[in-house]
Amino acid sequence: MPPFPASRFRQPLITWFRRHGRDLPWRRTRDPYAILVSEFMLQQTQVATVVPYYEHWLARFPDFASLARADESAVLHAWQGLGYYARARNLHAAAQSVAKNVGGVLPNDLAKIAALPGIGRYTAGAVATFAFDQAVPIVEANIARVLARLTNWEKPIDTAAGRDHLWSTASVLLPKKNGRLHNSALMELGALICLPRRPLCAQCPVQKFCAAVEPAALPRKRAKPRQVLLHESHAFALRRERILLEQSHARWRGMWILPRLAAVPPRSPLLQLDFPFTHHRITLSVFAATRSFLPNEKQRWFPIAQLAELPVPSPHRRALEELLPRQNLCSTFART
DNA sequence: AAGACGGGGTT
DNA sequence: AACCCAGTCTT
Repeated sequence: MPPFPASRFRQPLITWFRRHGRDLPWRRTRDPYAILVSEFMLQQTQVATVVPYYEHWLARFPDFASLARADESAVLHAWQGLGYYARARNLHAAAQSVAKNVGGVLPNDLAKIAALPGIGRYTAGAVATFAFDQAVPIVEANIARVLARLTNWEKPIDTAAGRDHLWSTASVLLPKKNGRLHNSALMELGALICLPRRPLCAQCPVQKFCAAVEPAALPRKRAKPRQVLLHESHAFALRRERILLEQSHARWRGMWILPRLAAVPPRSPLLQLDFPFTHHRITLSVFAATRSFLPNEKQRWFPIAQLAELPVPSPHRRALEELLPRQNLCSTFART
């Protein structure tokens, strides 16, 4: 096989990107902190979901120092609703690590960036390329799709062999300069043209380089585990305009949820709601607390008015929004 | 290598 | 209802 004509591939890609690339907030800055925030938020989360969180976050925590000195509760609150809350804890810890550095600046060295908590191969490369314009490869969902099709890779991409193939392909395509422009363009091609279900091949600037036989069938992934059904019971305890919540030490570590019940009470729930969770489907039942309910050390009574300031995961927030208005209170509880 | 980890949007 | 998403970390 002849070597792939990387430079002839890149030229029309770049031209296309200059004309059609989106004006995204994190493309208007080269501030390493802002880029890092955007990359944490964009892990497994779509652009449209991230934009308002990103804007609010930068207003609330404008730099590494302000984030480093914030309380974890404030950090989780600003992340509330985005999911994968370990990202928020890791970003917080990364900011505290950076703030200890001389000058409080992010290192521009790939290995040092990758050593920060919550930063893997992709995010380290993304920060290096988008903040510092380094020519390093990056592979995320968009680029993975583009490269699997470009090379007609018909084996699963979410295996060691698949990942090796994608990262080495990304390296082959990489120019020696202008890493940011190249990587942005490749990613944008996946986001706007090389779509998951119905790729717009007729509009693709690099179609003549593409080896895909049936692009819509790529990339392939390993089979997912079947969905598991779970039931969880929680208490709704309201006393004198205060509600009993407990701080999670498990799934939503650090966030406040309705108190967990060890057993299902022998009465009908006030509310049931279903929410998907990874490959689980969880039915959350909320029961009125009986008079014998005794708070433990993880639990606290909160004034209803204070709820809006607490980090509460979405399923529990939905339960509260449903139950509190039923109590004939002037609830000031609202998503902020 | 496999599983855990959210939430919302799209098909 | 299944699939998708600017992935990372722990077993």
